[in-house]
Formats: sequence, structure tokens, C-alpha cells
Amino acid sequence: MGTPDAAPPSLIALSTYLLSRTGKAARGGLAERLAARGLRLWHMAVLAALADFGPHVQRELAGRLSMDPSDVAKVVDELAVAGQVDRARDAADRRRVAVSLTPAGRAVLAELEEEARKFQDELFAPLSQDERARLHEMLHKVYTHLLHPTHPSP
Amino acid sequence: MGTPDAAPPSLIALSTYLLSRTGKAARGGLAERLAARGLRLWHMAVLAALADFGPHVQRELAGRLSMDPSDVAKVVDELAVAGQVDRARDAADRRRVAVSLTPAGRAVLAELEEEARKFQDELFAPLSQDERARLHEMLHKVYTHLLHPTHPSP
DNA sequence: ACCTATAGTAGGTGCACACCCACTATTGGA
DNA sequence: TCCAATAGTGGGTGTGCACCTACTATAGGT
Repeated sequence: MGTPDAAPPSLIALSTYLLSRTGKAARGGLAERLAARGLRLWHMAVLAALADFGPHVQRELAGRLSMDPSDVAKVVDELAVAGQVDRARDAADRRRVAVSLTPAGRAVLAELEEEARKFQDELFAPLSQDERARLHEMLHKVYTHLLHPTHPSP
Repeated sequence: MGTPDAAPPSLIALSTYLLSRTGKAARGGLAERLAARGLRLWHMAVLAALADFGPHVQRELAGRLSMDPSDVAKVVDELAVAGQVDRARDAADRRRVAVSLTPAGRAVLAELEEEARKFQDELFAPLSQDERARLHEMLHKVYTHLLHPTHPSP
């Protein structure tokens, strides 16, 4: 009797816990759709960076996405094999490799974004449009604060 | 020139992405404090469940926390070794093991919750108290919806 | 007494992520 | 011309999580 499958209230009371849970669901949902194309989250991040900022040298991608250069190499390699990005040696500095989006890559990214939006609609189903906007704004603030911690410790 | 380390706007525009990122930070922050005590997230979840609902049989823990029974066994075992829970064979049904919180376990949980709140304060630093409350409420709605999907698929 | 279902447990798998080191090719300055 | 720094790469490590498969002990119905 009762509801033996209810989560512990003292966890529910922690926003951190809810954030971590819902965040995992968000991540999982995205990952699932990406996996259907043999991609992972970093692949999408790289495609998005290229779409938003144009061609990058791999080092720049690593910096922008805060990932390890050697992991960038692997992700870019996989995207290149799949024909979603082009790699071109920089003529001026032959150590550098310019990575750019192919039309195929751009198309895939558009599809992924569309799917992400659909998934988001399901995930945020219980929220009104207005709430979703406010949630986004708040998450954005938190996210920005993550990257640029203003108060080291009060 | 420029800000070569800015994240791609098309990702930032996805609440799912922000949620996944901030969620990971939340998870990471909690995990970090837990790791200082040799614990992981599941340990805290189990402690919280015991604190909130009293002694559980392991199957109940598995159900309540949506985790695999065999993983429950491991987590409970580790908590028992650390003296934070007691395991007692049910006299009536000797297959069952009643898991209950020890005073030590309760104390650890209280500390963990306190640390979680402090961490939360840092994480949510850019949000007003009012915003935090609204964020919590929205996350709770999303979380509840996660567990009880109302619309299988529209 | 027997047979099936159940609770707990041991052990192992696969994945994603975050690192790290070593090595090559190449550059640019001393 | 030589050396130190840099870009890219290949390979490997450890961790956490989710999941799965036996296997043992026990219970409870028939």
C-alpha cells in the first residue's frame, strides 16, 4: 500500500538533484537520436560550432567546446568519414587542419536540431510556452555563470 | 579579436542542451562532494530513501529508485561496510534483507544535504531567490512528467 | 514433497566521457 | 641551421553508469 515507488522527498527538495535528473534525461534523449545516426553529443557540438562560426582549426574547436584536442581529432575524423565535414591542410601552416561543414553536414545538423526541438517539446510538455522561455533564460544564466564564475566563494 | 571560446549559439538556443550542461555540472558537483567520502550518487539516494521512508527491503529500494536490484546490493553492501546502514534478515521471510539507516548514516546524509545546499547556492548564484523557487518548481514538473509520461506520443 | 517464483548476490559487459602520454610533422625564432 | 614550441594523431587509462546472466537460499501454493 502507499506509493512504494515514490522518490525520496529529501532528494526532490534539492534543485541540484532535479537538475541532474532532468539533465540526464535531456542528455539521454539527445544522445538517443544522435545514436540513430551513429553520432554522439560531441559530433553535434562540432557541427553546430562549424555552422555558427564557420571553418575552424581543430585547436579552436577544442578551445571553444572545452574538449581535449585528441578527442577533437577523433570526432572530426568520424565526421569526415561520414562526409559531414571536410578537412583541409592549411597551405600557409601545414600543421593546421581547417575543418569545414559540408552541405551534407549542414543538412544533418538541421535534422538533428529539428529532432532536438521535438524531443524538447515532449520533455517540457508540462510547461507552458511562457514557462519554457523563463526556464531557458534561467538555465542560460546558470550556464553562463558556470563558464565565468563571478563569485569564487562568497 | 572576437571570442573564440564562445559556445555555438545554435546549441545555446536549445534548452535541452543547457539542461544537459547544467545538469552535468549539478551531477558533477554533487558527485565531487560525495567522492570526498568515497561515495557516489546512488549512495546518497539510498540514504535519502531510508531517511524519508524508513527501512526498506532491497527490492523496494530498487523499485523506488529505479535501479537494478543487483546494483542495489552493491551499493547497500558498500554502505554497510562503511557503517551507514544496517542489514538484517527478515525473520519471517529469510530471503528478505531489511536495510535501515544507522545514526552514522543519518549524520552523513545530513552533512551531504548541507553540502548540496551550499553547492546549489554557488551554482544558482546568478538567480534570485524567487527565480530559484520557480526553477525548482518547473524542474519538478518536468521530473514528474519524466516518471509518468502523460502523452506517449502525440 | 515438489515446483515455481522470488530476494539477494556475484560477476561480467558495453558505453560514454574525460583524461593523459608519446610521437610525427611543421613552424618560427635564436 | 638548429631548437623549442605547436597542431594533429594514435593509443591507452580510469570512472561511472546501466544492464544482464547465472546462481543460491528461501517461501508458499498445490
